[in-house]
Amino acid sequence: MPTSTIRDVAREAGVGVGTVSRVLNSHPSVRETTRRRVERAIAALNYRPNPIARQLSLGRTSNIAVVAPFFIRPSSVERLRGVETVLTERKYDLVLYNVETQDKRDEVFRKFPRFDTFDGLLVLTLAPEDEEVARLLESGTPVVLIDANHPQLNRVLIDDVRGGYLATKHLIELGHTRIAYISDILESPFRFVGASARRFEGYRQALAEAGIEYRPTYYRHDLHGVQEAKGLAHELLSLSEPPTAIFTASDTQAIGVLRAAQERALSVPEELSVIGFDDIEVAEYLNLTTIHQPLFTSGVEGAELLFQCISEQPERQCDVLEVILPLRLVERQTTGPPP
Amino acid sequence: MPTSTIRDVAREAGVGVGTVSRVLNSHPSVRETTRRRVERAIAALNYRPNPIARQLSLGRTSNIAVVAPFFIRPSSVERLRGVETVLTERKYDLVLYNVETQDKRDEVFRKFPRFDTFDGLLVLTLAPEDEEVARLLESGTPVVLIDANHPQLNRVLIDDVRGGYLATKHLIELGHTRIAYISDILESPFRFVGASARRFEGYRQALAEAGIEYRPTYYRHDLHGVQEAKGLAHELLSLSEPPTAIFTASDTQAIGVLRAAQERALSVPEELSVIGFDDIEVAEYLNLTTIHQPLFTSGVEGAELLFQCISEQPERQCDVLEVILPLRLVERQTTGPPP
DNA sequence: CTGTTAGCGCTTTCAG
DNA sequence: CTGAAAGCGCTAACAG
Repeated sequence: MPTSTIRDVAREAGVGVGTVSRVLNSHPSVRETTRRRVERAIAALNYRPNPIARQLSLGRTSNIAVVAPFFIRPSSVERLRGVETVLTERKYDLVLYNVETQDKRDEVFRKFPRFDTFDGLLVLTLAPEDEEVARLLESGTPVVLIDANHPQLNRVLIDDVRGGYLATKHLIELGHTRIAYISDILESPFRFVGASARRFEGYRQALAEAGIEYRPTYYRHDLHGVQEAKGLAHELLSLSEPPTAIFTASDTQAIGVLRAAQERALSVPEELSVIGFDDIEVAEYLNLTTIHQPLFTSGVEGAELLFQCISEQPERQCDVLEVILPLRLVERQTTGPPP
Repeated sequence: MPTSTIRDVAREAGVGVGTVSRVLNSHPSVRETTRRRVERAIAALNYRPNPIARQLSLGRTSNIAVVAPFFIRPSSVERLRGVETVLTERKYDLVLYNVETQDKRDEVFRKFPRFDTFDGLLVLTLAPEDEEVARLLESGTPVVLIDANHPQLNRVLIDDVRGGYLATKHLIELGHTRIAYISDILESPFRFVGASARRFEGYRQALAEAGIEYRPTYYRHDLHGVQEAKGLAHELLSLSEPPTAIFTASDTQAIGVLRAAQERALSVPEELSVIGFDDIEVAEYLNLTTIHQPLFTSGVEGAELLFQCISEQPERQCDVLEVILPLRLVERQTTGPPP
């Protein structure tokens, strides 16, 4: 069945294409009777407007591009879901770019300065380089970063330093002094925002404040992942003076620590306290104490912010906005006083 | 900066737009020197072709729509990742439609018969109704179902009956006879494919084969979710003659059962065996025995199948294909002999 | 090899 | 109120 066009409808209804277009866009100035006639023709031909043609003509697409590194990560998925909620509500489509390699990352950022395909761009957990930002800015496309930072771009963030501080403080208050920190690699090839590095800073602040000396041996890092974190935990627990508590830069890594403890038959929290970061869904199932960050909300806020920019006058650059989301300690059952 | 068009480039290079188009599409018949000239003009103007215009002209979009119910579910995410891998490799974009309500579901299927925006459609875990299928078929758009079934549509599936059988058989071989089954609601409002129902069938087959009588009390269902499954498990474990083993229709639900056991201080697998279904990532962390299904692979196969259809002659309807993926028991540490 | 031209399907002046 | 016509930016067929 050859899909019909606006011209077919016009012919069928005995009107001009302009009129059909007007009823399609519910333009007020169409006589009721003509409107009816057109509507009947539309129904008869089972006509649907071609969005691509419309986009070309309008210069708008109703598409938002979302680039997410490792969207498989539970935290990214939660954020995405927040984004999706808002886009759906606004009748926008979500075009997803997953980034798992440096190549893909570069390709994506190279692609974006050409922006006819999208009305806006949302970037999760990935900070573009200055040069890329320059091109983005120049292209005039609305951009919002979620969980990533750049002074010239709108962004929604959390206070990672404070998060690290909160987690460590919690352990200190329980009486721990031998507190380790496991993170992913601070300087990742993807130019991640370095959340782990900032959480590390909070960790050190809390330590310093309590007069506990920082021990470099207690700080370990590796690629992000359960296995890797498990390995690091084993290293720590094999030390002659092992930590009594471990703070990890993410819940996923905390799971690795929990597994290591299990493998060594160490009971948690009696013999080892573990605190994560993020509060992803499994954290609850595992009774993991963690720092909760509003993941879903970050997606919602980011998308809202983006639409705010989109609706601004195209001329007036909308001011660069920064939204900081609140953090909260969620005490479950993996932390307790030291043995 | 007013984005430049192909005409600007043509003028700058002193050639016709046709020639520019040809170098853009690396058409062989362009003299090396002209090509160079055009390329210089492109660079000078920092020109990028407008994909929308290209799409309109070509009648192709390089977009694939993916509709996924609850893409938050770990199993959907894994599948999506498989899909994404293939699309990226083929330089297609992925437009994601999340479906969490009946309304959204209907809207999405209503939207799709108009298919200029996408070159193909991938549907996860959602079986369209006959009427919807008819419209889809009529529109001539290539469609592939993943983890869903419809006789007239291409699909990649697993043998759920066999999966249910395998899980139950495993428990029986361990010596269990009091085996319960927890599933989500068989007739969901989303017209899910009823995987749980088929797994239930396998469960009953295995029971029958072993001469174990089916007890209706041992079959419980509720909405899909950890909390719900936990509730059902508590019900089962409160019976005067509680089951010694529980098979759940998904790993997520098995997590709920595990939590219930934990709350009752029942040790697993000594006092209670638990087996799930899917083998999502956390299953490993939880040492959950489960039926592994190739989630990532299902996405890959589905996408490949879709491209196969797309590349067929548009005229010749490609034959309806069914791909059945293999299942495998993964024995970890939540199943053992009955007490 | 390369310019020119006619669309792709829709929106939007601009007359009437 | 409504029809005709001029694009949106690109591709492809057709002459040279």
